[in-house]
Amino acid sequence: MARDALACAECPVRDRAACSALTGDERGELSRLGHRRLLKRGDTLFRAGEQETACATLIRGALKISSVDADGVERILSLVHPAGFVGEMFSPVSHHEVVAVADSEVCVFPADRYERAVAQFPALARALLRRSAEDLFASRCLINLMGRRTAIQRVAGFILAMANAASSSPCHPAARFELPLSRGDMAGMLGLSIETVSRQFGRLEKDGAIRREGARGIRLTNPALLQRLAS
Amino acid sequence: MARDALACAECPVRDRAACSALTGDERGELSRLGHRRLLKRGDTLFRAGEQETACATLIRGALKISSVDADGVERILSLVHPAGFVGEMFSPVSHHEVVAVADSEVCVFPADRYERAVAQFPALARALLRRSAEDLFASRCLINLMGRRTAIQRVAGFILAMANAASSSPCHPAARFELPLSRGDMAGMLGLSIETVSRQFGRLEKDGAIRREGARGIRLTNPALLQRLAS
DNA sequence: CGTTGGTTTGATGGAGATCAAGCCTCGTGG
DNA sequence: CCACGAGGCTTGATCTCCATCAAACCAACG
Repeated sequence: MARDALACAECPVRDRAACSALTGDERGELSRLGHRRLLKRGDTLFRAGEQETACATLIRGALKISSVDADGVERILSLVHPAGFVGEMFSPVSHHEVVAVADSEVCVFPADRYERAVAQFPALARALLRRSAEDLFASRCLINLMGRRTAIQRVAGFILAMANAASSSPCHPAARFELPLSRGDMAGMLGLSIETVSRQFGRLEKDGAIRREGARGIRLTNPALLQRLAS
Repeated sequence: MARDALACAECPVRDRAACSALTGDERGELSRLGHRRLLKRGDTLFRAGEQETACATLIRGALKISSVDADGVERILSLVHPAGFVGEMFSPVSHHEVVAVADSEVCVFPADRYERAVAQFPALARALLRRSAEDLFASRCLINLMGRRTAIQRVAGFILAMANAASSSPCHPAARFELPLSRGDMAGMLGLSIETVSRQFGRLEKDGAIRREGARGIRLTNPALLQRLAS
């Protein structure tokens, strides 16, 4: 666990994260409340049930937000991409696990202090509101993806979503990218079994929609077909 | 469609909705930007794809937020209870349908004007942020409810959630309440077929967990069992 | 009345979970 | 350097749960 003073100057998300809404001075003030932390793939940032809550902005890498039910099955509730914000500011205890799915770097703040900053800087509140609306939208897309759809639709839809997330231009998907998630994670996210996810990848490859390149690499050989299969 | 000037004075959610964070004067100013509207069960408040977006606070009744996919199947993404807020302020077009599932009353604002109000009144931004966090949490609970669970778990979990929502005390469920949704709506929400939902209700009644009283009424005869079945 | 929309119940088939092996791909240590 | 495991991934066989089709039922309402 590496900790550092914040160095906003060369932060890769300095003009996309919530804090980008602040002036230089305000940002400096905010930066003194938190610290940076490096996470290796698999490291836990927040644990469900923790008393002292915190929140964080993701600088690089990727996080998953998940809950584990009684019988130990993990359900992924959300993926967080760089510039994303995690943490439950208004809740005394945290409800979900937040774990790095890739080597990552985050900017961590104690919840109470961040809350005070939100009260102090209206622009920060508005930026978070906007981000929160996006999260809510993403969350609803996931609900859409999971409910009453066949396995092939879910997997195809998921691959498209990841391709869009991987691409720089928001609208057109990347032709070639690395999946941040393991098969098990994808299964947990889509509400399928690992085997079914694997079989759908096989089928998509056989149908010529994608090509698997290594364990994690995906090439979209026929995005239109993929789109159609996601229906 | 009935329209009225806003009358905050005797509004039933005047101290729970987002606008409750405002002072009397501020609230008066905000109220001049919007108007009230009555909705009958089944009336549409916002339609997906509408150009001029608006947002609204629910005063009484219940709304559903849903999307309809290509083949006409409706997926319910969220239920909105009184004091809840709906609308996509930051998006040029609305993505989802918002429909009343019970006779309702709302306070409607044009999105651009409301956005200006948010910028003008920092307290409003913070209140919305809090509400948005709650929505996000509810949305994630729904994801949890839908993913990789059996039909009986989903229905039992849903009934418990509705019982909690119907109860005044947030923690303990109401023993007797009316479901706001039809079987079809529940099916759309849980990702099941109408028939399966009906069968699960039948099974829960046979097992002694609930009793159906009329088409919509539910009595929890054995909440512990229900809890266990929801696992 | 008949009609209409929601609900229940039954019978059947199929999609996907589960169980069970094999199979790559690393990383570790002999 | 190769052997050896340990995870993660793939593939196959079987079985279960739920969607689908179909029909009866019920209440509200014109």
